[in-house]
Amino acid sequence: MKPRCCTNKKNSQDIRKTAEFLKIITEENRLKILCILQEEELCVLDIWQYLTLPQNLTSHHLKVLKDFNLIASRKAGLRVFYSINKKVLNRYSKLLNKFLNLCGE
Amino acid sequence: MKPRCCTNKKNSQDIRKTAEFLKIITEENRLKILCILQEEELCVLDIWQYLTLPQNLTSHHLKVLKDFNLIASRKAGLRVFYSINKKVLNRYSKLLNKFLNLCGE
DNA sequence: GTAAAATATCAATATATATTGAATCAGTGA
DNA sequence: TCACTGATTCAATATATATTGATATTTTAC
Repeated sequence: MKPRCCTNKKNSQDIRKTAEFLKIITEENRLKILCILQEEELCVLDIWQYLTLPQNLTSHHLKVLKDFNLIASRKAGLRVFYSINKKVLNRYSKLLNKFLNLCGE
Repeated sequence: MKPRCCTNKKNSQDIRKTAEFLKIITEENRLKILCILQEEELCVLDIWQYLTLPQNLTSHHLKVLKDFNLIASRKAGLRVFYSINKKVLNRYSKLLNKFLNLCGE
């Protein structure tokens, strides 16, 4: 009587996906980026200045987030504005809660 | 007009805590462990067999989870039984949702 | 007391990931 | 065209983390 998450194929796929998602948001700076983007759309310049991170490092973290589809970008002249991809974020967020909140209260 | 999570001290402490929590549960095997422990209390033997992990690696992951207080252990003869620490898990889970679910919808 | 079973620990290694610095690219305005 | 600004890319390095193998610890049964 192996537990469901070890036997059920869909369940273990979901766990893998969730773990991938977690890997993306675990990094503190990326978590912060998600957090400040929830208030408003921002360009890279704003972001690295708010977080006091090097500009290229910020760009790198943004790329990681974008590759995972958690944020979207829009070019406006010299600037690139980033915004949260709410649908995707919520989807993963729900998936995660499925595993964490099983424990009822 | 820096965003709140960059200026508000409590907020940025919470982000740090959340990131630490995420580091613990990001690892796929640990996430699985949390998952199977939600169904029932289990001993190390069960766990490593279910997950087909080496025994010592399982022990190590359990220690990481326990050091973070996400699980508790109870000795019974040769065996050590592990169980979820629901209160702590829920606390962090809520903290995380505070950052992920800000995005309404 | 000795052997076996379940678990934990430790040092060594492998692997992944973040960070840095330099170089590059793409728009903008003189 | 040229210089400037904002952003990205790339290679090199640093750092953290998972994994492995060997060893130790604890409890039980003989």
